[in-house]
This record gives sequence, structure tokens and C-alpha cells, in this order.
Amino acid sequence: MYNGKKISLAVIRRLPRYYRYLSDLIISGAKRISSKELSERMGITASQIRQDLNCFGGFGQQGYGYNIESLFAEIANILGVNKKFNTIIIGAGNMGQALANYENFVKRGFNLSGIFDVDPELFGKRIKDIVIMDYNKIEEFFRLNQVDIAILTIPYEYTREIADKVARLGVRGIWNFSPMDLKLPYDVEIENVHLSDSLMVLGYKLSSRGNR
Amino acid sequence: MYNGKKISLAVIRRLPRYYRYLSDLIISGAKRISSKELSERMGITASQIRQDLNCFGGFGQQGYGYNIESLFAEIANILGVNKKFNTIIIGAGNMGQALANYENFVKRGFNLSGIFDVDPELFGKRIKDIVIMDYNKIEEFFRLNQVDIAILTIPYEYTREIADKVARLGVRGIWNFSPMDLKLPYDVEIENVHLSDSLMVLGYKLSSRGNR
DNA sequence: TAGATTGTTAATCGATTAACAATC
DNA sequence: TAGATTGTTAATCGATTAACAATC
Repeated sequence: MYNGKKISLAVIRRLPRYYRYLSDLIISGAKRISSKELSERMGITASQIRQDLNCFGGFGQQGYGYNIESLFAEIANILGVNKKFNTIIIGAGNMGQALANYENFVKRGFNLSGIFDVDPELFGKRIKDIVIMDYNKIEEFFRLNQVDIAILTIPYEYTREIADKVARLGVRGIWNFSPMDLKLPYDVEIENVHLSDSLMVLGYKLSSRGNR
Repeated sequence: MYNGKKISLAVIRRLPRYYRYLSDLIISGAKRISSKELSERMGITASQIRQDLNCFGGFGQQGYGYNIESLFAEIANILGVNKKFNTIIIGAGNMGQALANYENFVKRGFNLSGIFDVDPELFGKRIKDIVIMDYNKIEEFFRLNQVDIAILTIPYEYTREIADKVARLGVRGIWNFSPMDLKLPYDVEIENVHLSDSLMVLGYKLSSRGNR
């Protein structure tokens, strides 16, 4: 499927947007769309859309455009939406619990199989059928279960240590919510969600208004 | 403070990272740092650091480097960390409640002054001294309070309508957690946190491993 | 077939990196 | 002063946009 030339992260990060717009188009009942029309909806150039898609294959047809349903399926496939990932959450605080309840999660193939914390008060509490477990028993859990992804919703100061541990235990990916740039010496894919960074950028945008 | 030439969003999005690294350096007790040393810690080039900082001013000193504390203060100032923003949360579901409890929030000048939902079961419930209120009374709230920022943690289908409403009521910024690209015909700054996009990018990284 | 729209190459633009004179 | 390191200009690199031949 992939032809060797490496695809830039800028392109990858646009794929979920295409996925969303195509999903909406399917719901609207449309069958085909041209790069031009899609570009107008999305506020990007038609050229960029064609370039992006052609990183992965020639999904369109000259004179016609793109079949929405099949393009959607192609992008879903590229993103691995049809794949299943066994996922655990470490840190059952507010954010951890919010994510555990997050609907889109399972819909996108992320199967929650465990929640861990160090607070004994939380042990045994259920979130969506998943019992919160003692973090100190996580090694045992890894021995008995295949875990693909660890979601880290833990305080800053524990992040490095816990990321290191799950990496050694064999996770393939980490979704990190701590305001820390993880660098692991392992072959683990990391995706950061730096909420405080995002908030500060909003603060900047507001502070600097009128000066631009 | 700003000298007219416009600063790219790429630079702005790096500022919170500088802020974090400088904060850590202060805690470590260091007094000065060169762009070279900081570049090694952050994994970017010294050249980029100097270019970035010089968008805002000459904060360093030849032969010496940068005074950590004063550089930190400059960046804090650029980001508007010292400013106060009156903030409300709309949508008191899991994510809304998690954000309401979010510590960094107040620390960065975002003062939570209201939480709204449509579910009567939630009315009156307190999160950190803030009572959850009826969304249908939000216009009254705006009449009595200055609101700078609205945080939207609401289902996809209501996002457009509610964003439009708070924009008309006069918010200056929106922190949007819905998987939707808001386009408002008002002078409102928008910062999106597309969690499902981020998750899908992680899915891509895992699916495509070995093919790159 | 004629019109439309892609896939793809070429041109442009912007961002990153390198180099070095200025200067602490 | 000599050494170090900035601020800034120039070179490079990569990403976006434009153009157009291929083709449905």
C-alpha cells in the first residue's frame, strides 16, 4: 500500500480532517465530490487536496472527481481506523475518567481494557465496565494481556518514570496528556496532547490582538 | 512591544515549549543558558531558538547567552500569562468537569467564572466552588458578567449553534473540544483541541510502522 | 466527442538551518 | 584583550500553490 517515499507529518495531520469532512458528506447523501468543491468547504486549496491524496494513491477519476464513499474507506484504511488497539489508561483522575467515558474512542478501534491509579480509594470503581486497578500491579496485567497503547493522564512528575515503564513492558504507542515532551529510547510512537500549551496559545492570540 | 512584522503560528506554538523548559531550568537553579545548550535539551537547532526569540526582541547578550529568569519573564509576557481571562465552560460532561478541575488553568490566568449545561440533574452541583448553571440562562449571565473565553465541551451537533451564540454575546476567544472546525464571522480567536484527530494520528503511526 | 477534473511536474513561498560580523 | 555567543543575513530545504498534459 505504501510506496516507499516518506509522507510528511503535515500531510498525516490533515487526514483526520478529510475523514471528518467525508463522513459529513456521506451523511448528507452526496456521492461524488471534486477537489475544487471539497477545497471550498474545507478552506484549503484544491491543489493541496490532490497532492495529499496522491501520496497514498490515485483515488480519483479524471473528469469525475472522487467517489465519496470509496475515498472515505481509503482514508479510514490509511489511518488504521479498522484496526483494533488494546488500550489502557494510567491515571484515573478527572481527565483519565473523562477519556474512559469518551465515546469516539471505541468507535475508532481503541478498546479500553484497563484503568490504573495509585489511589486505593479508586480501586474497584467501575467506569464503563472497566474496573480501576492498582498501578502497582500493572506488570502482572501486562503479563496476562496484550497492550498496544497506554494513555497517560498522570501528574507531570511521574510521567517520565511511568512512560519508561510501559515502554519497557512493551506498549507500541503512548497518548500523553502531561505537559512534557517524552523522549523514549524505545521504538514507541508518541502522540502528545499538551492542553496547557494550547491554552497558552489562545492566551497569546487574545493578548496580541490589535497588535497584528 | 510588537514591531509590526507578523509572527508565524509555527513560532507561536513553540513558545509554550520554551516556557516549560525555562520553568524547569529555573527550578533547577540555573541562571544563564546559551541557545546551544537549550537546543540540545529541546532537540531543536540553536539557530531556530535565536530566530524565534528575535521575533520579539533581543533578549540575549553576546558572549553570555540568555538570563533564564528574565527570558522566562519575557516569554510569559508575550504569552499573556500575567493577564487575567474570565472563562466559562459550556458542557458539564466528563470533559467539562475534568477541565473545571484542571489546576494549570487558574495558574495561567484563566479564571473560571461559570459552568453551563442543559441537564437539570447537574444544576446546582458544585465544581471547585463554581455552580453548574442552566445553559438557557446564559444570556443573563453575559449581561451581568464580562466573559473573555468560552470553553466548549459539548456534543458535535450543538457546537456550531452554541459557538455562534457565545460569539454574538461577545466572547473574545473559544477553546473548542468538539471535532469540528469552527468558522465564525466574528472577531473571535479560536483554538481547537481535536482529541479524536490526535488519536487517529497515533493510530496511523502504529498502523504504518515498518512501512516507513 | 467535448468538458471536466484528475495526477503530476514546475514555480513559488515560507520556514529552517548555516554562517558570520557584531559585541559583550 | 580573547573567547564566547548573540543577532541577523544568506543559503537551503520542504511544503504549498499553480499550471497543464493525461484521461475519464
